[in-house]
Amino acid sequence: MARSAVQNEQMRDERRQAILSSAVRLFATRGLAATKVADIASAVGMAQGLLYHYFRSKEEIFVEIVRQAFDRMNTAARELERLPLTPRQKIERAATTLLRTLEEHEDFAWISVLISTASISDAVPAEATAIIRRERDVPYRVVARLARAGQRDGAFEGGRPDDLALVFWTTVKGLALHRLALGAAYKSPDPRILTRMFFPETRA
Amino acid sequence: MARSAVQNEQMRDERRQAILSSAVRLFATRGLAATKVADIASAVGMAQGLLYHYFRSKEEIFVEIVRQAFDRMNTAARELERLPLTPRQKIERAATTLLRTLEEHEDFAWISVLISTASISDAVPAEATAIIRRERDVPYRVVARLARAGQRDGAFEGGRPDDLALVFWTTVKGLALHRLALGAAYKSPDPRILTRMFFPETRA
DNA sequence: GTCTATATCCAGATAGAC
DNA sequence: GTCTATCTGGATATAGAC
Repeated sequence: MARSAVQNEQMRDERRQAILSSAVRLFATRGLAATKVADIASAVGMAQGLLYHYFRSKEEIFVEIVRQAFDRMNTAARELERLPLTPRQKIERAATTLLRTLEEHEDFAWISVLISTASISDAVPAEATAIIRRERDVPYRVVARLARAGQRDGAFEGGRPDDLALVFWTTVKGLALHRLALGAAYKSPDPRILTRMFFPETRA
Repeated sequence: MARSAVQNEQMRDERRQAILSSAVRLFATRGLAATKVADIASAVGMAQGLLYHYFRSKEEIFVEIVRQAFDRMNTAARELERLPLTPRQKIERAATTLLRTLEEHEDFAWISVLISTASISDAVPAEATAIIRRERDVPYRVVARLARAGQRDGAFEGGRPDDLALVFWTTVKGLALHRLALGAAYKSPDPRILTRMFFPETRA
């Protein structure tokens, strides 16, 4: 029956997402190699062997996490760019949203750290490395374009747009690391500390 | 003979340092679990079994790296604090030195990333975790004290000293990640982008 | 779909010759 | 001190019953 086939497909997808969601925090806190398939299975509440009905291997899970993370991040970055706001407003919104998300959703920090470490690891599936190389520049370029546009408008201070984008994103990544080190005790700093890089006249 | 005993001790130390030095970059790029003892041994040019004459286990190597890293970093931070400079000069020197070291010495980035990831990992030797918990706040507190002193002098802008210290160090950590992702192509941004968080009037 | 049991492989650590 | 050979444990992935 077509009906139950569709339902089955949906249930399968949900189960796969549950596995991915459990795997993210394990991969982020232990790394790919130190995370046992048995750990993931037990975190999601299934037998170790069953996991192989949903994914072909531990590495496939890892690749799928990386793929989805870039899908979401880069979509969000492109949508921000298209909003009817001034460059300055877009930068401020990005900083505010990112720091709030970081504080409220630990998942965001896990994924950020997972990608950060995967970016420099050579013990990661080749397909993950390929996705990272292909996608990682998108958010940097968006912020750099905003910085350039803001400087043309005279709204921003100097500094090379690429430098500003670099420091902007590396600070976010660094805060994600810190957020995981501190756990629930973490509080994001005032976003103006970040935007002040772009607008030195900003008062705190 | 006492003479050759001393020499032997020294040679042993040098050999141990060579092992640590090779292990750092492997641990940083692959993580503890994915780094094989055979990899370390071959990087330093010795047989796998011989490595156990210098260290009792792979984990002991890891702990020793963490211990030495904090020794150096925290010593440097405390020495900076004691220099006969104004708070502002100390912040500027720290930013300049860190960004230059990051660019010139890849080792510094390796160690930074190793510590960052170890800080949030629960797949790391308990002794390493203990050292990290005990030592990690030192550099943050030094910068926070400098920020507080600068604000008293009226040299710095507002912002909570703890926030400033947090963003300062997380940016450095974030840049270390970036430096490894980019390899030799990496160029540190202008240090004024960093110090501008403390002194908003700084022009680029 | 789900489980238990197991084949297979691989890496850490040790033993023992030189 | 240095090597080669090996023991041993543990983790991935598969097989096969339910």
